Amino acid sequence: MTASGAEAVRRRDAARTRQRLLDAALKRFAHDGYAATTVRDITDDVGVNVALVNRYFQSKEGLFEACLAAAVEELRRVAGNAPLSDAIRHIITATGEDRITDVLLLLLRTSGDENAERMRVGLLRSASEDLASVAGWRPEDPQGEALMLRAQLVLALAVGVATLRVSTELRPLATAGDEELAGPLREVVDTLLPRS
Amino acid sequence: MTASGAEAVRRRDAARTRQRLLDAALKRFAHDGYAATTVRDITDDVGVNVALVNRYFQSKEGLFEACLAAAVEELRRVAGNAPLSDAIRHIITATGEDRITDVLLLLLRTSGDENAERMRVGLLRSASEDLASVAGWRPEDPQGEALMLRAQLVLALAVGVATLRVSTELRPLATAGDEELAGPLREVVDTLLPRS
DNA sequence: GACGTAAGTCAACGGCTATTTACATCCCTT
DNA sequence: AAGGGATGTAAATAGCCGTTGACTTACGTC
Repeated sequence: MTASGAEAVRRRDAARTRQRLLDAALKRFAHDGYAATTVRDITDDVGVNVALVNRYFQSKEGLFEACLAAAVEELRRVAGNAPLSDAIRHIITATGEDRITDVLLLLLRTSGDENAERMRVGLLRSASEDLASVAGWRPEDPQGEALMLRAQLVLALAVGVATLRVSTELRPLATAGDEELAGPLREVVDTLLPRS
Repeated sequence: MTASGAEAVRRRDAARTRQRLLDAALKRFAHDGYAATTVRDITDDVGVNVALVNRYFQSKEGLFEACLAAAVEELRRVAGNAPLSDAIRHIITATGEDRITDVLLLLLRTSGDENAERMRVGLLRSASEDLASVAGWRPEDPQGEALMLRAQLVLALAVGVATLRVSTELRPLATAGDEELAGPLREVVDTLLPRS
């Protein structure tokens, strides 16, 4: 019992290393894509042996799916707690270092696996429905399709901004701070989803 | 001299097969990314032997760079001939089948090679400058940075739309026609770049 | 404090990849 | 029409990838 302060840092903690693998994988997959990421990249980031990926996640594919599942949870948590109009701005103006950016980028990465693909598109759909509901969209509305299209354009903008900020050094976009981005982005969001 | 109509179709034509490799590679790289694309995928698409990639382009990296060079030329040609305000709409509302979409997606794909990376960012910069100049941007304008940021947001939207349309089946965005997209997109472009 | 199990490592494997080398075939020139 | 360079093929190689099974080591339990 080495408990001094809060949590004793065990040198062997399955749940903790599993989580660290998940975090490292999410970042790698989001930044570099599935195929370009090797399991050794991920385990080297964490500092553990390669075999642990297969122990905890069965396969590289399984690890990818686990990342998507974590992304679902995280995005739902962010969109649920904050006022939605704030959530939009938060999602859109997140800096390149932000976790939300990684989650967004993960939505664009494909592994070829069917199951993962279904999760991925489901997550995108859920995100765009959350956005559309800000502007008054309701599932049964027969005229809701145009509104949904506009919500998905907002999502497309967020996705595009995240992509360009992370995968290029295109200035001023890549280095702009929230205060510079917020103005134009709000104009666009207001244009597409008026009553947010 | 088998010249009957236009061009005699020789069974061995280096320039032609080189071009076919380039076309197939551009599509593959744009859709699947660099790492996920194997040179065998590309040569199988064309129906030739794998070794030809190395013969005509030295390496897989060389082929990727050649694709970027082709994209530079093509984007410049499109942006140059048409009125620029039309070019914007054309770029943005291009369907998933369109070549411009592939070119746009290629701008987001990285191979890890430094040289290719420089070409890629240069192409993005050039594209955003073309867009910004529509709204009156001039290279020396000290206040031009805000305008450039807005132009790059338009580019980000185009990039996001292209990505979502190609790599997901998110409806209605993925299946929307030009006539449905044109309206909202024009609103956004007018908001970001007023005088186009 | 020994013991058993959980946690992590090590080393090896089969398969796939890009690349190269040597060889076959076509097509133009003279 | 015959040679020769250009065009394409076939096969082999070296390296990296994901995955696996046998092992070592730490840790909670009796």
